[in-house]
Amino acid sequence: MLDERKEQRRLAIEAAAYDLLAERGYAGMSMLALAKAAGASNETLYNWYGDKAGLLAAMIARNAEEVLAVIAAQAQPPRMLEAELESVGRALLTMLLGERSVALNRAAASDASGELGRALAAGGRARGMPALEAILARHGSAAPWGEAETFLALLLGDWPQRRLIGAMAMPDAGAVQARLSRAVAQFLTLRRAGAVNKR
Amino acid sequence: MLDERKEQRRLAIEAAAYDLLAERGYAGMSMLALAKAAGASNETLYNWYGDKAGLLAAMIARNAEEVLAVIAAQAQPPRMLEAELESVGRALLTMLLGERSVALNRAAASDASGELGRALAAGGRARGMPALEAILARHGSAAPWGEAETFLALLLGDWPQRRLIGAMAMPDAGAVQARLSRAVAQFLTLRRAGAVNKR
DNA sequence: CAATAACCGTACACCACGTTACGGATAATC
DNA sequence: GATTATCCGTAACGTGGTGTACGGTTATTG
Repeated sequence: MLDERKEQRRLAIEAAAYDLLAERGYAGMSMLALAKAAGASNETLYNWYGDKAGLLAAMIARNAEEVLAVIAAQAQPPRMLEAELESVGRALLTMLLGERSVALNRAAASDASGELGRALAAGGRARGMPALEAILARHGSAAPWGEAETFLALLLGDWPQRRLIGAMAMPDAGAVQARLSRAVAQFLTLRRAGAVNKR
Repeated sequence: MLDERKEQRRLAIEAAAYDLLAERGYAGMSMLALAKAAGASNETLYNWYGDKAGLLAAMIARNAEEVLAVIAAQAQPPRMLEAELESVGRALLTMLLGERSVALNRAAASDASGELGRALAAGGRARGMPALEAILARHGSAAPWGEAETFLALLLGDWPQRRLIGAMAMPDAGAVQARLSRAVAQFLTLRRAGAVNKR
């Protein structure tokens, strides 16, 4: 199969996998059911991805790339820090709380081996934090790591965890905007007070 | 079986369940394996708990009671808000990030039906927030809900989520202390600046 | 002490999944 | 066009889980 057509097939397979994860959870998403839903075969899935965890790991890697690309697209100097944080913050809220990220995180929580959790950490936080730190450093931060930590805490709060355990639906645009505005305002207040340089 | 001895048996069963959850995950914790580990029988487990999800729901309810009891024990007026937040914050960090809470949250994330997630939300946030709001109201807060939200966000950050996906071990006492001190200091800074009354 | 209730250890019926294998069909390469 | 590689749909295998049932044992109650 030509590379481009194979890539399209992969995207279709992974899209079907997200649907099944959302509907049945990690344990309930069988490779046979996925093959049927994607119009592929067992042999192809195992040939391309190795095993079930390998499929999820591939999805996690692709999702991490997409999240980083969206963050990078929103980090557009020169702009006021407030405007930049609003853009980046909205993108983070939308993607980290979205159905795909939640499905992947739930799969990681279901995986007793820890393999998926490590993959998520490697692709997510380990690469997202430096991107956010770079923005803050560009705006004069002497302790970008601490500032990034604080901003993310104020921005996300317990929403990711509540999404993960299925106790909360994706917040609507109004709730997102309210959360974003408050987080940015609170962060800037702490920053002006010199309260986020601690490590 | 006498009520007291039965209660001891339940505690032993649930302790064994926590061990198996930590080792094998929700899907891998079979009722048969649990019966063996606890020295009980399948029939007894199904008789007392109804089904597998019923067992977890019972564990979630008990854990929520224990968390609330610990929080209540730390809320001791009259004291300075800072000292009270330090006590309550340390208790929250210790219990919400502990092995048992994490095991229950992972089980909820693995449960496609959403039943366990709802149970966690009902016992955790739905009762823990009012307790924290009461403390803040007692210290003169005009918007205790917003203050409680902000304090929890600063206190916990993304630690619960990272614990949930298995990407992080339980933080040691030093890390907990550092996080706690920073969160209380930042929260009081925001409070003085009037930056946490927004809703 | 006898009768009753509850628990235990095991078996059972049913169901499902992860992964491999196979014959036939299709696509790609030479 | 022939050859080779890959994919598909299905079958098969090994393993294991959920929840119920049963005979024997133990605990509780009258």
